[in-house]
Amino acid sequence: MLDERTERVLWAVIQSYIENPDPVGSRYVTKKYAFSYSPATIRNIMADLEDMGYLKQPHTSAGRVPTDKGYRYFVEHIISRDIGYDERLVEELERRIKNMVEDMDGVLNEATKTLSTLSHFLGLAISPGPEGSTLRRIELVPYKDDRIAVLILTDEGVIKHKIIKNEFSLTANDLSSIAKYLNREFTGYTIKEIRNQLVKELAEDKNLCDTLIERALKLCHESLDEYGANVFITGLSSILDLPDFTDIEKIKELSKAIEDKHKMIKLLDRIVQTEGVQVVIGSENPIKEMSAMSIIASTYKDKDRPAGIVGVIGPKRMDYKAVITLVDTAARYLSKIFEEGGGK
Amino acid sequence: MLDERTERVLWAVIQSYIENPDPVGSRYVTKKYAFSYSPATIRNIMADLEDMGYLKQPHTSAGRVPTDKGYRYFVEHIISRDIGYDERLVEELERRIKNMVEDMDGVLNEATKTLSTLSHFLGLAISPGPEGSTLRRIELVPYKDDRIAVLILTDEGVIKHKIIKNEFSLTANDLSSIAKYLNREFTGYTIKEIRNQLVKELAEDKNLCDTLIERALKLCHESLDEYGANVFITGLSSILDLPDFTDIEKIKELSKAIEDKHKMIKLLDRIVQTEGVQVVIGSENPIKEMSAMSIIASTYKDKDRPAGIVGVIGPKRMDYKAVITLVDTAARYLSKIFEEGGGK
DNA sequence: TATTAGCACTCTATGGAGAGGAGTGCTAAA
DNA sequence: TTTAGCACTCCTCTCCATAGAGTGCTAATA
Repeated sequence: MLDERTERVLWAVIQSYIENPDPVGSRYVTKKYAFSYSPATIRNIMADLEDMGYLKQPHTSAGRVPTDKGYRYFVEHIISRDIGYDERLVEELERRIKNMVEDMDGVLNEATKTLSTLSHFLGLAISPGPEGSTLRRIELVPYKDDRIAVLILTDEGVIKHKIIKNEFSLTANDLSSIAKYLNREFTGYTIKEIRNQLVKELAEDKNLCDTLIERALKLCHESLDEYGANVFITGLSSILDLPDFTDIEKIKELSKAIEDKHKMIKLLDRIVQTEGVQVVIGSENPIKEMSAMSIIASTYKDKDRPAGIVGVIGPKRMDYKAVITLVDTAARYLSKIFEEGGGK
Repeated sequence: MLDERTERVLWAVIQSYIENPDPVGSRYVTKKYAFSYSPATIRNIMADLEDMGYLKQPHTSAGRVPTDKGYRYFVEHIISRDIGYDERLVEELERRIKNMVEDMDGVLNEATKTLSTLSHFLGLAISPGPEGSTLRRIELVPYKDDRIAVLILTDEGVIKHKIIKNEFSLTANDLSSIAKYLNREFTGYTIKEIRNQLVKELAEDKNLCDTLIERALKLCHESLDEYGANVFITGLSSILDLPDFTDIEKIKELSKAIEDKHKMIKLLDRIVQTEGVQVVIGSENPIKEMSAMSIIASTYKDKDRPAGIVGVIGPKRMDYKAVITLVDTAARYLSKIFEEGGGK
């Protein structure tokens, strides 16, 4: 643990570096943060901090810059003490989503935009995977020719529609019976359970003739196929205005990383394993292309079940306290919204 | 009009510049393109081309670079002669969308990805506005509490679902009657017609008591609300690899432009007024932030009606022939696909 | 013992000078 | 009409010197 004075110096360096991405010198620290010690003393302390790995010098005669470990120390303190509540975020969100009813994707999209606007970084949200949602109702509607429109409604407001081929030439009546059967059989189960069940039953019945039930199961199986989570990332242009992104290579890496949505989901699932705001600083990130960035993310709940993820991606040099507060507020707000049942 | 020799020189300069973004000198042109004239002669011709505004010099002692007018001259010749057919595009698209059924947005998304991959620029697609689609069927399904799930199916495969509040506490029976009424009344009309009709009827009936019909109309009106076109833009990271984007400011401008989807729709609607591939070169673009870019776009049809737009955005310095061919092929292919009725 | 003043040292950033080079325009000859 | 020759322009790169910021160390101080 650091003694209080050392900690204050670390804090001052980080604070200053966040405001302005120039290496911080000892003289500057004493003046700006009104230390009652001379620059020489501060220099000694900063040398200590460098030995311990909290700061480093870009080159011999430059000031100091925080390391990932330095940020980490700083962030631990914030998380254990200072998470507040961001009024503006809630107001802005209220305003934006007031006309949305049960449109979770729409709400999440607005949430990323708001997070991006308020943080000036990338706003990020992942919709709940369907696995945990509970089926409420499934509708089969004849479309045209040999097509069927399937509408899937879940308790959590996750909805999906899909058009599939009607390979068995089912009539409207057949469809209605099948829908009744499926609703009776599967309502109240989670998508995951249903999918498992389907695989099992289809395997067992493999050798039976084409009963209506088998067709129903196949239809259902096809409908639940490719029923994946959505990723929303907003704000690339605002992040480019930061002085941190003068290097084209960094921009390329970042834009590649966020274009690969699949990778993004995997990354965030890995990060957000436990409850509460999670902070990943620079090289703590398993994706090495993002080692210049930090991720602040949290899960939001949907009917008391951890559902999707919401967060902010920005440069390591960020106002962690503000962003953590922002993300925490967003996660809580979304949880509240979805608990009440959709938009408003 | 330019005489043949002059035209060949213009062609050579553009060709060379497209391969490599360095100003093109007279000596280089004679050697690389095996002209039977000396550099001095070529110099004279290039000076003429500069006087006419087809070429310009970045500075006195540099080679020449094509102007927008130069590209334009070049492009007119391509469009009137050389639009081919891009085999790879079609193969790639076939492969990607073979499992998509009636999912127009999915198809368009894959189309932009493919265009981006093959052109190395930004792939772009806009889904049809709903205005022209013909309603095929509308379904009302009770969801939970006071919510109703609405499923709208159109002839063109544009589908939408929405959850709306049930402000009138309608029962499942009411809903079924309402759906029947709406289907009887509106099937076969375009969304635009229906919307107009609704506005009219609702205005007329304003003073009547809440009949079921009025409720139906209101419900319908609410469902058609906010039923807009989607914009798909893919490939920012691949375009950043080009030597044209060493300037951060350009990247910022571009990323801002493509984030503003609303503006993008307006822009493209304006560009693509007539049939066939349209080419907008640099400053011909009304959005001045995009004056370093060219846009190649075309409409695709959906059941013989011009529907949405598909295209490529890249630097002015692009292989117009290849990209025009690519976009034209994509537009034709999409038209074919949608005519047949969805994915495959 | 902890702090501080002083100072030599290191490294970067900046800007100017000069060389090198690419390409032009012009002139005069073929 | 074409071309060779040449002077000229302007960019780019490198080198170098200088200024400035900030450090680490040493010795003095409270």
